[in-house]
Amino acid sequence: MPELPDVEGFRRRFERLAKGRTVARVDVEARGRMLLAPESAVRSALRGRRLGATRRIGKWMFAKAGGDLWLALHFGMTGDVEEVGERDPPYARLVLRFRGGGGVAFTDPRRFGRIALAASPEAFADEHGLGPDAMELTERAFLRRIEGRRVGAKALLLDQGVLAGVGNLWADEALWQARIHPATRVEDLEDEARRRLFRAMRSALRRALRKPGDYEALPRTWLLPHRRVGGRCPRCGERLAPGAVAGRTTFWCPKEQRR
DNA sequence: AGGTATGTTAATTG
DNA sequence: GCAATTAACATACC
Repeated sequence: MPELPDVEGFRRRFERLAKGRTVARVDVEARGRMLLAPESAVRSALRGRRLGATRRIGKWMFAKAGGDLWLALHFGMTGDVEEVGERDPPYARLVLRFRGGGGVAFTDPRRFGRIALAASPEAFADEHGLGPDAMELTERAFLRRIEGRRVGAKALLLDQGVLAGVGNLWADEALWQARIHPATRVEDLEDEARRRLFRAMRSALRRALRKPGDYEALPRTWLLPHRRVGGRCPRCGERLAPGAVAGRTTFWCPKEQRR
């Protein structure tokens, strides 16, 4: 489930469990693609360090590990942050145990997640071509960044280099709230529609951040609670159209979101 | 058993 | 160079 609000929830949990704690033991249960830094580097960046501030840019979470190094985590499709008790949680890929007891784990059954090290969150975002976080970006900056693009509106929202944090579900929600067909090309959107899209995205994410990751808590008047085959548009009752846009499963209201 | 999945990236094609 | 599409990654779940 990890999109911006979910990752923000992971960050808060990580911070609650780990901030101010000193790492006594590091277990790395990840190899290959999951590790963007050598295992030995991850180990030495964390072992013996007191964990500090946490940050989030888009779908990446960062935790300062002292020694001017930050741990960076991406949660792929199935990543999570879990508290560690006696034994490692299932699918643990990185386990940190603290001096004095307790610990925190990065779990990820499907192994699409990533474990990395960074000099700073900003430097990491630069190196990896991450655009500004969707909750930090201003409307003006959004308009400037999408100017001249010809991609479809959904592909635009999913492009982490344009803005970081929006994934498949929240892209659908934002487009539905803004009444924009997901395949509409940006160049065909009036300035007013572009602003509408930005505001819909921002307000939807802001509301989601009240209870990160809790999709049950979303208003029933929104798209996401109805986003399934056979679901109906909560505004007009029309059956939602399922399809593939930008290579991803997409739902929209065929009556209200026209090209 | 087969289809699907909230993410990213490389390869391919237009 | 840009944009769209598809496959691949690795695994769980229905």
